[in-house]
Amino acid sequence: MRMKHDPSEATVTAWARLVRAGQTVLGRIEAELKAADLPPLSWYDVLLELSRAENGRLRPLELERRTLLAQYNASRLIDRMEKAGLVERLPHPEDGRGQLVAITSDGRAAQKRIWKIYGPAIARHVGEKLRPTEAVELARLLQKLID
Amino acid sequence: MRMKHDPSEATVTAWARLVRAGQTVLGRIEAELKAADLPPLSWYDVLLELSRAENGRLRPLELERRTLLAQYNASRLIDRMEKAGLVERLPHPEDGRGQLVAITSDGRAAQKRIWKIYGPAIARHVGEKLRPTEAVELARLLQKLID
DNA sequence: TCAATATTGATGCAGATGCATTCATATGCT
DNA sequence: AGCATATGAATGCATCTGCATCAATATTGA
Repeated sequence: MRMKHDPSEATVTAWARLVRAGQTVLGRIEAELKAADLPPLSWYDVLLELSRAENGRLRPLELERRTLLAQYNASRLIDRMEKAGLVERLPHPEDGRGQLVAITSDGRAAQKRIWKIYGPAIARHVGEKLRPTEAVELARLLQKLID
Repeated sequence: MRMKHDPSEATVTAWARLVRAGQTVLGRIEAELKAADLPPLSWYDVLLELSRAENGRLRPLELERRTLLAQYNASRLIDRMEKAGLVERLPHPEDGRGQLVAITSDGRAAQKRIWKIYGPAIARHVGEKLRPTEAVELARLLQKLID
């Protein structure tokens, strides 16, 4: 029998499918990127956040907050992206401890190149599976989980 | 302007939230397990699948299929769980290449111990955020993505 | 002012993951 | 039967992640 703090059947099913759908769709999309010799999605997330930011630059801490990356993962991802020439580190003008990460023009080009694959992949693996109203409803329900 | 193969706004939002909600809720739940000194969720997935299987045993390949683990990850996860005494490897009676992974009684005990934290965590982080009909609807929409 | 504390970001080390390959056995073909 | 190919599972190596800690600079408060 179910203990009183246990989740309902429907809750467990929703949770299981959330994990499974996330993994599955992410796997399908990442596979397309890899097949096109493009970097993983986390690179795109960083490029997107930077490109949307004022002057194409953000403090690492802010980038971490927006991408949900852990501090040390962000630090190392920035290392790799810097080595690849997609971003650069600048000293922070007002806070000597900090820095600014800036997207380079190579970075912007990479972002566009990735989107050419990524966008259609989202359309195919998410958009085509749902009616427009269903996509809106799904987004709404998922948002409730985050709040 | 949007290219004709690009996803709609609603699709992109749904996709972004799917990834974010998955990560966020998973992070919250894993944090509770860790705080209770319990192993990661992948261990629970394996224990659950084994416990549900005929005789509490499955071939690695079948386990991989059910848990979405990659072959080499499964092989190593089974290593660790075997070392911890939660599962054991048995030679496969009919296929000399293969084996059977069996849950031990310690494994079943661990499964119950994990559920005591995991179940309520699901209830709190998923169940309480949604009305019952919403949970059902969410599960339905996520299923469409997997198909 | 200056010592104590807090914050930003990097890093050494251990553990996990991904990839390609390997080893062993099974299956198919002639 | 005997060889070629396919399949199940493990493993060496490189990369990535997580944790704890460190160094540098900022902020606070006496």
